[in-house]
Amino acid sequence: MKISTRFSDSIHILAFIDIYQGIIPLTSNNIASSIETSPVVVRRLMSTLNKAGLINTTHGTADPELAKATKDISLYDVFLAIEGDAPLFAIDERTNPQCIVGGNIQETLNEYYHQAETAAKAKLAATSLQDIIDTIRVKQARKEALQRKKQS
Amino acid sequence: MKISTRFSDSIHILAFIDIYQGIIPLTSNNIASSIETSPVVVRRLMSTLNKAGLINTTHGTADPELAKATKDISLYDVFLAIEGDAPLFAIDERTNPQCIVGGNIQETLNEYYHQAETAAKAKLAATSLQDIIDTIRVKQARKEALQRKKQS
DNA sequence: CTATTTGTAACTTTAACTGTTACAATAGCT
DNA sequence: AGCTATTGTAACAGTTAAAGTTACAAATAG
Repeated sequence: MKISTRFSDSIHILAFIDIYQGIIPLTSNNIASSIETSPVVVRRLMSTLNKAGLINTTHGTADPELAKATKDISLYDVFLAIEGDAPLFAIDERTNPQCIVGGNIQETLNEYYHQAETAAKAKLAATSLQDIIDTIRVKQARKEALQRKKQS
Repeated sequence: MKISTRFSDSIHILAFIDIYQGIIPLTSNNIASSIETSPVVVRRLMSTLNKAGLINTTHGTADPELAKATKDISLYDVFLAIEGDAPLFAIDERTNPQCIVGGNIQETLNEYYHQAETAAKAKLAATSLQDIIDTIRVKQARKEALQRKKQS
């Protein structure tokens, strides 16, 4: 059950690259301090995103770039890159094949779980990195407006 | 971390109760041998299902009963009983609030993840224990038919 | 050619789930 | 009443996957 924070952290990295490119150097160190994790963890994830064709990195130099436009990268693309075909619901692979239930429940649950997973993945596929960035910017603008109010 | 099969095992228990009631004694031991786990694990799950009002158990005696008709128990009812509001996608709770991305990504992902989770949960809600049992029985009948063929 | 950075391997730590042991509490039977 | 089987739970041990750490080779840029 439960998808690891790698998925969330990967979206974080992609949004960070888009928002901070040209503003600060996009080193694994700088990205790591935004996620509050270690640079190695960031490099691991970026390496995976690179191999999946979502970003372009260069060995030895900072400043990775998004390989596609933000509107053309969906959350499902990121999910696939990081988690592959990992299921959202875990099937117990060790049930008694002699039993009517134990012998058929795995295949059965697999069918229904697959339907639920597909529904969730469709939503992820319908959400782009641009949507995420837009939402982040709206929330940030709201925060800043509120803070200006307090100060006056 | 380690993925949980409690949800699947709980559906297994419910299906087992319905299919084997009156045929074999529904002890935690018998159920455990179908799931290939220990009786204590089964009792733990059954205790939770009991408290959630999905089954009725009696301390000291075997043969728990489903508290509702199989068509009136949905997979989402079971999920809620076992997992509560546990999210399917983990948000990294520790990101840098000073950063535009780190300070807004949690809320942002929460919104989009919630959409995906709701879509998945809707599918679970649309699937009843009766659907699961029907599918198990069809698969079992198919297996038995195939075996008869081999023998002749 | 030096400083910086990525990429990766190997290892440790941490968190959560699964399994085990133990035992009190309850029910049903004789 | 006493015996047996069973549930319900607590406490603990074992297992597994993720996250973090250390170390270092390989690549780039000045």
